[in-house]
Amino acid sequence: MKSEKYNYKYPRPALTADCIIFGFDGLDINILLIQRGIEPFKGKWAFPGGFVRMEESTEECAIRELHEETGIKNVFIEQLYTFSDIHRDPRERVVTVAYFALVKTSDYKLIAGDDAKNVKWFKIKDIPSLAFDHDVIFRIAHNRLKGKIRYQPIGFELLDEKFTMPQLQLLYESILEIKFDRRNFNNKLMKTGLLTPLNEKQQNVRHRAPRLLKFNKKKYSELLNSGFNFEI
Amino acid sequence: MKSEKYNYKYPRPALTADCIIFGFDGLDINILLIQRGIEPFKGKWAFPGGFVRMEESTEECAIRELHEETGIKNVFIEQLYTFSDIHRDPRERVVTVAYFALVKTSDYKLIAGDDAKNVKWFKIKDIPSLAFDHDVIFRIAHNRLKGKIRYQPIGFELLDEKFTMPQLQLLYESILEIKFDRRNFNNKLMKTGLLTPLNEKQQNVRHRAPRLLKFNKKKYSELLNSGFNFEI
DNA sequence: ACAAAAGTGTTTGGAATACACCCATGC
DNA sequence: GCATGGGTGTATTCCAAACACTTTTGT
Repeated sequence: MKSEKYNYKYPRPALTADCIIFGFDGLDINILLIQRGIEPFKGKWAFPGGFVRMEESTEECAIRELHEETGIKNVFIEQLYTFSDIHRDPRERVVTVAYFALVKTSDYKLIAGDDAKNVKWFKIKDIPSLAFDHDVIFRIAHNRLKGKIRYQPIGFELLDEKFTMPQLQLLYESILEIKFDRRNFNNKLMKTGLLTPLNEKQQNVRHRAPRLLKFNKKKYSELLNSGFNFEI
Repeated sequence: MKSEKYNYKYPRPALTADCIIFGFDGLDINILLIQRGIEPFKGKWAFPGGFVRMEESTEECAIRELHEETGIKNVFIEQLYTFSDIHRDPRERVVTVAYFALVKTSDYKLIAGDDAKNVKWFKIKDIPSLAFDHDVIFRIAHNRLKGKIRYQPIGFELLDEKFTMPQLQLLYESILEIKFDRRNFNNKLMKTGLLTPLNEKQQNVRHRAPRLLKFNKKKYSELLNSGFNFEI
């Protein structure tokens, strides 16, 4: 019996899903890469991803492959773009649907899966040249992230439940690659009403301890309902 | 010899591309639909689209199918979203990459292709229930269009080379489904510098004739280069 | 005491909004 | 002359940006 047992009247491209996972470590934005253990591009770094099965959507595939290849689970991913250049995979015609997410690195322990020699967070400045067309995919994902964070308060999910204003500012500066005026940043964020100041201060800091804040989820859902206008 | 001559080790979803074409007719925004001539959903209205070939990208496929099924060519399309729900096509597993574009209806003559009984522009208010998951796709496309038009001066391409301020306002109001103050709309648009007033007036109007304008492409490319901030 | 980082408020300029009267044209 | 819709400017409000001094804490 032949091993190619799935037969179609017309040829079909293979379909994959890839995950571009941005991770904030409290200081920098990182990107999650796996080192390929098999050809093509064996030894090169790439985004986790793999072939879509018949019983799963591309989104489910992305989540499954992410888990299999890196150990990460429970991530909310969002569709980024579909890449379908004819020659993007040297083996054969492969179309990939790319997803992205933003997480905090400390929430996950990385475990390399079967097809991957290695899994690692890379600082954005230190990203090596990637397999396939993943350099292109990365640029597009990074731009999307920059756009998204200005209009949606996703930033808060990257910090601990209690966090400080300087931490939040660092996060935004790290993603957007710009600097904010500390006073204006504070004014604007406090004016949203989404941050509740606590009567606690950060511990174990070398100098004056900043106040802790928490994200006000109740206020956020109110804002969402009443036609929402968050913007940094 | 068997007709299913393309054999793969693992099963593959079929891959299609669909086109959501918005058309402005000077008064309303319309959407281009074809009436299906074959099962499934024979007789129902749907977006033009079809199966991706091995020698074309999904974008090229969308453009080709659009031409084959409606006669329309030379359209700049933009990727919208990829739909991969397992049951979105009753025949078998089909993943579709949706593209959208905004054109003026008067630029094109519609010609129904082989698989389509009929091609027609529908006013947004008059859209019938659609085949497959195309209702969902339409909602997503419409929201994307609303978002896009506020940040990119795509509106000008929908009018004649010479147009009037009231026409432009009508266009924006029609897409965004809101009303603008006539004076403020005028002030804001003129302040962009993208509109050059001509020494001509609209002809054959029942009342006071508005002045004609044209879009200043040179100014627009300057703006694009110098980090661009168009917003309505 | 000093070094490091946090906390805070005011002023200014520009953009968005609200708003009303006069003008041209066809009938 | 009247009905329809076009053309235009100003006052106000709000938001964004620029900007500096004082306070806390560890060493």
